[in-house]
Amino acid sequence: MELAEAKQKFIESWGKLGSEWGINRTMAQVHALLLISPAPLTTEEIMETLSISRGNANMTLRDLIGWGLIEKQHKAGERKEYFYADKDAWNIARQVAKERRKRELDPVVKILDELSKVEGDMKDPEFATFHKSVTDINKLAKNVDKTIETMINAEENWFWGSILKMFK
Amino acid sequence: MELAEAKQKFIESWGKLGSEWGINRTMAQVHALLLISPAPLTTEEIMETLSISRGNANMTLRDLIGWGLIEKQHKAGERKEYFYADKDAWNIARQVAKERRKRELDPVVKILDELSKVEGDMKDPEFATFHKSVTDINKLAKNVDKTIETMINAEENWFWGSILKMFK
DNA sequence: TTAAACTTTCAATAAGTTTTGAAAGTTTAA
DNA sequence: TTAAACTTTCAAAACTTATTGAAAGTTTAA
Repeated sequence: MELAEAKQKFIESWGKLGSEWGINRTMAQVHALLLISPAPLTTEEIMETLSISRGNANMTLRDLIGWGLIEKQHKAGERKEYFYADKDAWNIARQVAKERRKRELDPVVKILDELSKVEGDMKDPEFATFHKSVTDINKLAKNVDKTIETMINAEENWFWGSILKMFK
Repeated sequence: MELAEAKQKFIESWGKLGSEWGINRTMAQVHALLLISPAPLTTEEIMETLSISRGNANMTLRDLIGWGLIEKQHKAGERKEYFYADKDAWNIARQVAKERRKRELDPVVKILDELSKVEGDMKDPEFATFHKSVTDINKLAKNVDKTIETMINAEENWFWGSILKMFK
């Protein structure tokens, strides 16, 4: 396979994976493009390469900055802004885990905590089933939360080393 | 909070979380409803409770069966089909992990394997950066894959016990 | 058989999400 | 200042995905 074709395929696949996991396709594609670019790119270059509009490029780049996945860079003597992505896969994974926890997991845990406190008669099957499911899922969510916490603070080798040891 | 209100809130939150993670809202809501129902429900009851159409209910229930999250049940002497959800949070998590791995992670790993094989000149920064990102992400994806494998075959207490030990 | 009870399908439509592009805003250099 | 270079905004349009509901299909009991 040619490098050019391979790049194309990488961008496409990353976009598809993103959209299956609730991340907008264009955002994942822009991220993919920056991941495989040795040098920072301008808005113009990104628009061109991915055939997207200026508005879309601008919004997407802002979102990616909000997710902590890319950064603006300044080149001395130039007016244009350049964008650059951290290439370290572990950092990327941590960053995504961190943001999704904050944005999505934490709010749900908050609600599950509330719902766990709802009182009722354990002899009523309606209540008993509700209570079991809610508290059970709540425990699971808290374990996930702790695992993400560990991951965020961990070195890649140590983290996977510890987890993969479980195989033996 | 009233039980009725709490149920409502649980269904809503589950639907919202689902949609943020690429699972259609209605599907997550139907699943939530069945999770807190002590007895199996009919299509009719589900349509009624969630105010959705017959067609939608039917499709969603089939999908949930495809995900291995609910089952049809037969009641002796009745024509209607009843639907029942496994209430064990660990089973649910395993099942979802298993399906998403099969549907989404595996295809991406396959492409990453291919892309890792693309050859080029390491002195060309274009190639070097592409190659680093792809192989790096590929390794990460494989670790995730192995972790899911472990999870699928594991008992809940053993799995979390092993992971949470990492904290100490 | 028949017909009632129930399930499935799918084209049309609605709802939701993303994208565009032109206009407004901002910054910089002269 | 001014105007060119560049960035941001946002209403409208395009696109994608989910939902409806009526018709077709299937199963069962008599």
